[in-house]
Amino acid sequence: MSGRSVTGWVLDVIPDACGMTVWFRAKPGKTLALKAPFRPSFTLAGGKLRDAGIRAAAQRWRCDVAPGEGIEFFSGKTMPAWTLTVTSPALLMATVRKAENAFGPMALFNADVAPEQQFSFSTGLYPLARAQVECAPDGTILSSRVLDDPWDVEAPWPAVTTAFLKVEGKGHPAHGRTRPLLFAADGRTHVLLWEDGERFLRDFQKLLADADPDLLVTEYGDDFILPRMLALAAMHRAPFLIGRDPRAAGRRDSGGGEIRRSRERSYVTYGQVIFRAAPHMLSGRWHVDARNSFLFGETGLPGLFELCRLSGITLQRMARSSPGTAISAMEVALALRRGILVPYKKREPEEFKSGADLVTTDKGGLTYLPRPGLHEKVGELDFASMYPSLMDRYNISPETINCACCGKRSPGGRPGTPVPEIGAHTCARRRGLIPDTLAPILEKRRLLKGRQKAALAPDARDFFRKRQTALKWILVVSFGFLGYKNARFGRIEAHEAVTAWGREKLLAAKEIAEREGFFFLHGLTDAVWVEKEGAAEEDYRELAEKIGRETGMPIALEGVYRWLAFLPSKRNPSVGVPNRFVGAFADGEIKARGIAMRRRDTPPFVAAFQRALLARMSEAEDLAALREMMPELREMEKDAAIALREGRVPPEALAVSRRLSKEPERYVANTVAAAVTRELCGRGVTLHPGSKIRYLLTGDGSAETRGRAIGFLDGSESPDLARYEQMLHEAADEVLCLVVGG
DNA sequence: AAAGTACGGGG
DNA sequence: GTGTACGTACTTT
Repeated sequence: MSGRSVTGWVLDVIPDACGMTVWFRAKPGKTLALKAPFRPSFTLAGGKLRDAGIRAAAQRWRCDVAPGEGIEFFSGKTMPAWTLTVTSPALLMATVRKAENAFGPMALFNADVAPEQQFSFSTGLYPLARAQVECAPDGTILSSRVLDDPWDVEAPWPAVTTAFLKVEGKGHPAHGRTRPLLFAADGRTHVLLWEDGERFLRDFQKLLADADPDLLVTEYGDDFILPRMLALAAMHRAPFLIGRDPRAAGRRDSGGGEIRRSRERSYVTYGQVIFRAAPHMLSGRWHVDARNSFLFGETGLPGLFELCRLSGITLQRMARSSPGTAISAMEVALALRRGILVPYKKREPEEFKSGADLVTTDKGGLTYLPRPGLHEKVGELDFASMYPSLMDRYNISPETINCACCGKRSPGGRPGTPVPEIGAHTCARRRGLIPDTLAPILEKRRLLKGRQKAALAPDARDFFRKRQTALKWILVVSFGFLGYKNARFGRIEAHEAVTAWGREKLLAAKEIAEREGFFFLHGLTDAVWVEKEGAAEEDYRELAEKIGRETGMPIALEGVYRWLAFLPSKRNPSVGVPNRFVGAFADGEIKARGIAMRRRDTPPFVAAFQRALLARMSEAEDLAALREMMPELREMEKDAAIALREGRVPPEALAVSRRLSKEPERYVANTVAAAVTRELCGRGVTLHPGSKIRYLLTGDGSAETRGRAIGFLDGSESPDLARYEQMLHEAADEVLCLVVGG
C-alpha cells in the first residue's frame, strides 16, 4: 500500500534513459508527469541462427534474451525466435544496428517499432487512453488498468484547453517583412513585438503560463516561430520555458532540454514534393503546427485523437505524420499481437532511386471518357470505401495472394478465391493481416458516420465528422501501401487484385444500371453517373440498392444533379476528360472537379469569383433556367473586372501560389515563379523543394518584372490588370462554355 | 514542337 | 519516420 490511485487519461508518452515519462491528466487543470520503467525489445529469427551465438552477442550488448518462436509473415510457418530486451529506450536504435551488423538485416524483426509504441502495445497505455494507475510517492507507475477501448465510439475524452500562436497576417512569416506575433487564449488576443527580444520572451512566457494550455496550436511554429524564439533566447542567454516539464526550469539551456526537435525534410508523395519543417515537440503540453500538419488541417483534434488511440502513435508525432504512418502502425500492432514477425525495414536512401520501375500507381481503376455535354436529373452512385472494402471482402493481403495452401498443388487441391482477369487467387483458409486490420476500421467509420448523421447539434456533428474523416484517410492510403514494394506489408500482386476487383464491380454497376433502363454517362473508379427519363431520387436509391445487393458491395446515392456538365478537354474540345465536370445537386450543393477553383495556384479572387458564379448557377432548377441566367452571369464577370480595375481587390486576393518542386538554383526555365524564387532568395529567404511561394502578377516585360513576392510588396506595385481580367474570363468560360453552345 | 513546371485526388 | 503516378494545362525555349 505504498502508492496512490489516480484515474484519468494518458496524454503523452516520452522515452528517456530510464523508461517512459507518462503525462497523465488526473483532472481538469492537473497534469502529472509519471514515470514508467520500460525496456523495449526487438527480435532475431531465422534458420541460420544459433542459440549460443545469440546469447554471446546479447551479453556483449547487455540485453536480456528470451528464446521463443514467431510466425513468418508470408508462409505462416512458425520458426525459432529470440527476443532481445535492451536496458533503456535510448539504447534501442544503437543495439538494433549492432545486431544488424552481426546477424544481417534479414534476421531482424520487430526492430523498428518506436519505444513509445512498444510501450502502448504492451501496457495498453496508448495515447488518450483512459486508465487507472497506482503510483509510488515519487510518481513511478506501479500498476495500471486500462478503462476504455480504442474501438469504443462513445468513450469519453479529456477536455483540452487550447491557445493559438501565429504571426499577424497571411502567408509564411519568413517570406515577408517582420510582423508582430499574436497569442490568443481564453477568448483574448495579445500582440507581441519581436523588437525588444528580452521583453518579448518574458511577455510570451507570462501569457503562456497564465493560460497554461494543454495544446498550443501555431501557424508556422515548427517553421518559424519556435526556432526564432529559441534563437532569441540563446542570444540573450534568457530562460525559455514553453512546455510543462518542471525539470527544465532549473536548466539554463534555453529550452533545448524541453523541446524535442527532429530534422526537417523534403519528400515526395503521390508525385508532389512536400517540405516538412523540423517538428518542435514539447513535454507536458502539445505543440501542433497547423501549417505543417496535414491531418490536423483535415481532421482537427478529434481526428488526431482518433488516430492516436488506434495506432499508439503520440499526438505530436501523429500531427506531423501522414495517414500512412497510422495505418502502418496499426498493421504492425496487429502483427505483434498475433506473434507475426514484423520484417525490419531499413532506411536506405540509395534504394529509393532504383525502384522507379516497381513504383505503385493509383492506376488500375476503371475510367471512362464522358462525352462533353450538359445533362439534367443525373444520379451519381458511389461505392463506399471501395478498395478497403474489397480487401476485407475478398481477403486480399500480401500473404493471402497466391498462397501456397490454396494453390493448384495444395494438399487436397482446395482452391482459393479466384481474382477476376489476372489469374490469381486469394487464400480461402486463413484471414490476411491487412483485411483484419481494415475490417474494424471500416466498421468504426460506419458507426461514426451514423453518429454524425444522427447528431443534432452542429458541434457534435463536426466531432463525428472529423473522426470518421480521419478513418477515411487511413483507409484511402491503406490501398497505396499494399502496392508499394518497400512497404512493410506490401505486394504488387495484392494491389493488382484490388484494382481488378474494383474494375469488375464498376463494370457490374454499369451493367445493372443499363439492364434497369438507365443510361450510363460516366464511370470513374468507384462512381457511376447515370440518367433515365423521368427518374426521381427514389428510383436512383432503388438502383443503388440493387447494385449493392448484386455486387455485395455497399454503394450509395451521392445525389441527383439538377444539372451536370461534363467539360471538354481544353486541348481538344471535342473530347471529354475523366475528371473535369461541374454540377448542382438538388439541394443546391455544387460538385466540381478539375476547374480553376479547385486548384491551389488559382488566385483567391479568381477562385472566389468562379465559386460565386457557380453558387448562382446552382439556383437554376434545370438547363432552361441555366440558359436564361447567361446575361446575369456575364454581368457578374463584368462586375468582378470592374472591382479589379477600380483597385478594390487587395494584393493578397490576387496572389498566385506555387509549390517549388526542386532547389531554387535548379530552375532552368525563366518563369515568373522562378524569378520570384530568385527575388526571395535574394532577400535572404531560405527555400526548399516543397516550399510554397506566393506572388502578385505585375505588368509585362521580362520575367523579373512580371511577378513580385507578396510578403515584400511596398505598395508601389500595380497588378497586371489585363492578365487578371483574362483569368476571370477564362474562369467564367470554363464553366459556361457548354451553356453558351446550347 | 519540345521541354519545363505544376496541379488534382479523397470529402 | 515517407512511400518517387499520370494525365492535363500552361509557359518558356
